[in-house]
Amino acid sequence: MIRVLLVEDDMGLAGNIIDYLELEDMVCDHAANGVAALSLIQKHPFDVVVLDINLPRLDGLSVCERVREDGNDTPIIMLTARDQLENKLEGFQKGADDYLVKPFDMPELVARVFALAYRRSSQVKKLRFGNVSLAMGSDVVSVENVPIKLSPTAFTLLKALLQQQGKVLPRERLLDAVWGEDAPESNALKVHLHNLRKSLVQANASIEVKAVAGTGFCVTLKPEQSSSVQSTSAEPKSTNKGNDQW
Amino acid sequence: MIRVLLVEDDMGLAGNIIDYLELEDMVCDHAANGVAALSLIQKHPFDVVVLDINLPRLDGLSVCERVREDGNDTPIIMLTARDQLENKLEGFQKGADDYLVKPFDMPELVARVFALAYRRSSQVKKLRFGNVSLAMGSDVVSVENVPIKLSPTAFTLLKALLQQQGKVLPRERLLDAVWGEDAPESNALKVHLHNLRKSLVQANASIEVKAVAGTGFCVTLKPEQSSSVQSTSAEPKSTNKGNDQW
DNA sequence: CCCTTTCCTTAACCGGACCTTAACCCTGCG
DNA sequence: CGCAGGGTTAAGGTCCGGTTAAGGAAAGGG
Repeated sequence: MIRVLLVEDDMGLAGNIIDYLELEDMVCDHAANGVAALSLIQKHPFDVVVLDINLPRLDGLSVCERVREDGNDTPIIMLTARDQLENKLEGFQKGADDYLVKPFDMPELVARVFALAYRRSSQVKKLRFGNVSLAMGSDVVSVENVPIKLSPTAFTLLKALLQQQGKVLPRERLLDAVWGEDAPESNALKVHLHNLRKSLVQANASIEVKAVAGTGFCVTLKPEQSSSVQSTSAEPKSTNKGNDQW
Repeated sequence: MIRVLLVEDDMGLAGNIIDYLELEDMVCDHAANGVAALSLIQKHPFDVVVLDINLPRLDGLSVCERVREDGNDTPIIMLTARDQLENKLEGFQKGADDYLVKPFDMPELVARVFALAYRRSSQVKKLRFGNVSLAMGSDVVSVENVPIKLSPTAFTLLKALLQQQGKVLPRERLLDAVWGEDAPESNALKVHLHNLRKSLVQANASIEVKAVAGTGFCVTLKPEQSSSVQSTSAEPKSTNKGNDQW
């Protein structure tokens, strides 16, 4: 599911665009001025921002600039009636990812939103990271080209993580990827992550799933691969905590 | 440095584009047909591929499709004379990231290539001071390009200080940066600053955090770096105060 | 139709990272 | 000397992620 923020003060056009995007199963938020937009972008993670340039209170270019200064690299599509070259260049220079001139065809906007949101994940048929590869069509995960078995949930998690290409995926988005709107209230996510990790270790994958402070998770290459054979349970590591047994 | 592959069979236009891109310090490779392009893309990592659709031997759409099937997510800009909507949509559907209609302005092509290449390399904004750099997007602090670990609060402090570029940051603003409206009433700030300093020293950073009279704090370059090895606690400095032990 | 397997959920627990707090130390200054 | 501002240290507590095991639902095979 793609989350879009539309920033457009022409309410009629805005409604139009939103209707159209929601037909494509995108979730749309809307801001009618630059200040509101900035605050929304800073607070919530969007997949794409569709940003008009002519805005009350703070123009689109400035919004874009400020967002980039914050180190936020959310994809931004500029939307404007000006099609002069220098306008476009200015837009790109402020950190825009795309620039669409009004009037435009709705399907083109949709296509460009998709391209930015899913860039390199929607069309890509295979995800790779380290010695792990995930075939999108067949839902098969392989390590060194040897297929391994994952539970459906573990697979979904891995897919979502791999699509981020090593970037951090907020916890909330992970929940969303697996359960959609209504996530279980328990620590199910932790358990599934644990299972996924266990599977990856057993398969000798060269990647691991790392937790990032209070934000989310990401996949990384394992720092070291001591080439010793790991017989999966041979070492008396202190994995066991506080249990007297064992 | 950005590496671009240009796939274009019109040699005149190709030369033109290459000249233009190289003016921008990009390194250009060139292929004149689809098969050659595919093989190059599979062999070398490019930052961006500029791909004409009308090509001998294998058309651009097919090239794009095959690239994506391989799990290769190199950004691709489609280049074509057809500006019909359905052509564009087809391009995006095959996995293109952008679509530019001929004739186009060279600066716009350059801008779009930059946009795609930068996003890819996550070349987001960075703060630097001495040998310390702070990547705004990923919240990673590095010393000599080696990432170091900071607690969230220490990170926030460092970020706020670095944003001042060596100028003094009033104590009150620092409090605000970390806790917002309601700061703790204790000396928490002092403790966090202390931890930050400790981390910086351990990481061999060339900067330090200085206190300024009754006003605030700032970062400065360390005056001297006696190149002796610091084993973190080797020198019998009078760090210890008034304690009988030791 | 029942049994087995697989998988998901839930809860309890551990441990570490982190934040807060408070006490103490130093130096400089009136 | 006392006070103020900054620096240092250690203790306590909370929060969060990781681990484990048990119970139940769904799927599949006999």
